[in-house]
Amino acid sequence: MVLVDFGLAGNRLLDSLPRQERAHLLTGCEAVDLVFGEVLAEPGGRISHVYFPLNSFISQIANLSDGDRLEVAMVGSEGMFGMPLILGVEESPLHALVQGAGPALRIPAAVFGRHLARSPALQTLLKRYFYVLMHQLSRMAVCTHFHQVEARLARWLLMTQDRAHSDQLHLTHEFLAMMLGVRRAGITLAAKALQKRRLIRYHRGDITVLDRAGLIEASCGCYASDRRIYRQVIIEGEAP
Amino acid sequence: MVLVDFGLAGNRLLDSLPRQERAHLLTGCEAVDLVFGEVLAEPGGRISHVYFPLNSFISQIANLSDGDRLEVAMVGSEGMFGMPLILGVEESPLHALVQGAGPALRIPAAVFGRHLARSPALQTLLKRYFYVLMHQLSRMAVCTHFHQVEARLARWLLMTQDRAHSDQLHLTHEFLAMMLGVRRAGITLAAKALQKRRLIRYHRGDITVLDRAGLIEASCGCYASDRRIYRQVIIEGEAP
DNA sequence: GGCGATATGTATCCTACCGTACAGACGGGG
DNA sequence: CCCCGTCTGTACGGTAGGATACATATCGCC
Repeated sequence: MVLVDFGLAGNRLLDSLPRQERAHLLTGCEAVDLVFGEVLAEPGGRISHVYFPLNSFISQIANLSDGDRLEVAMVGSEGMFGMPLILGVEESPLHALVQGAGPALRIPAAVFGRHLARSPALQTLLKRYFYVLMHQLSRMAVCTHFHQVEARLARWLLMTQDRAHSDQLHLTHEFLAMMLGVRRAGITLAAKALQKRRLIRYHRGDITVLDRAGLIEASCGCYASDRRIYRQVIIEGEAP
Repeated sequence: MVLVDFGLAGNRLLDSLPRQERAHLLTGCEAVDLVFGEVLAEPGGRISHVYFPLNSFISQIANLSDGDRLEVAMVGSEGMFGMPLILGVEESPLHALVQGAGPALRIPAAVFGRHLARSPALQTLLKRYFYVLMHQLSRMAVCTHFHQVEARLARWLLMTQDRAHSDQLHLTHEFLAMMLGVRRAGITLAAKALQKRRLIRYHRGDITVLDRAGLIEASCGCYASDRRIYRQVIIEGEAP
């Protein structure tokens, strides 16, 4: 991948920065390819780099000591991994797993810290993004509790599709079950239902989104809600 | 209530500040009595004041448009209400409801902003507290999904007891049902079970915690986990 | 001391999902 | 082309909790 020092970077946050600030931050960045299954942080572990995914994406998973786990946040080209650094904490509270392989930009934590300290625009932007994350986290708590597997699966597929920038996803039922905190068999049922409604098609780990609008219809309102908040705070909030 | 400009304020965050900084911040504060049921913020509404509860406490509730709601965070004398201001956002993502009446200190959002800008110690402390909140929010998502009503109720009572600084709580089953996102009858069953185990006693809205250790035993690990994180980050992290 | 409001106990049927188990289907490597 | 690992379909009993309904208990008030 070639790094272009002017123009857009392909990450929504970076691209929201004033051109000069973006260019400056990019000088500290390194292009990497994230590979599926790579662990970027363990809960309680140190955050060594900040990542700005381009076509890749990262799942953030909360692990309970008894083995219960649940994906609570997803980071793609709309976001950034390493938010605790904004708070002056170098530790990740969550498990961070590369879930969609692809390119990303990364920058060492210390370098990032220096950029952050000197760029009010970056501070403002990332604080806004933090607000969005808070919003999404609390919504996730409610959604996971009240909504049914089929709707949650639909939501999850939409979120993933957005971040993968592709209609083709590579995910087994087993994996989806882990993300949503349900049985594998539960995913099979829900996925079959979505397939029967011709919203998706899948075959041994390859899922194709056929009808995006229909999938939104089948999902709980949480998908639309998350997007609305992001839009309001990050995009429309750019120049308030 | 008399405001003492030196010595401890009775709020864990304020009391973690260097003496001078605390005294300075307190000059902008006003002592108020929060009354049960008072709404300090609506989702999407403006945050007019920052609150530091003393013996009072505040529930933060996520509301979905379809009526589903769930308490996702609780603020007592260990915390502060108005965190989005740290992020430069003057809007509350959650419904904030006074759930335990009692004294609190409050400070207008604008005044708070000025103090914050001038006090690195305050910034550091509140950013750490933010980290704790993030941690607790993600834990809440997992807990709510996986753990049973009885354990969640036990956890909730413990959290409330800590913040009320009292063994006597005033809560109806109806109210608890709303907080935990379950039916009122579900709370009746769980509460009866806890009472039969002699961990609590209750009577028409008055709940007494009889056996704190037993209640911890009956709760899911999430109670202990939340406290551990708070201790690590806020208390031990004071002078890292 | 009776009345109405509020709080709690209990019952019934219902649904979504769990735990487990196993069988079939597919695909890649030998 | 066959075998084995992986992925998916399906089944079965079990359970937590939902929706609804109604009965009972207790308090404060008149």
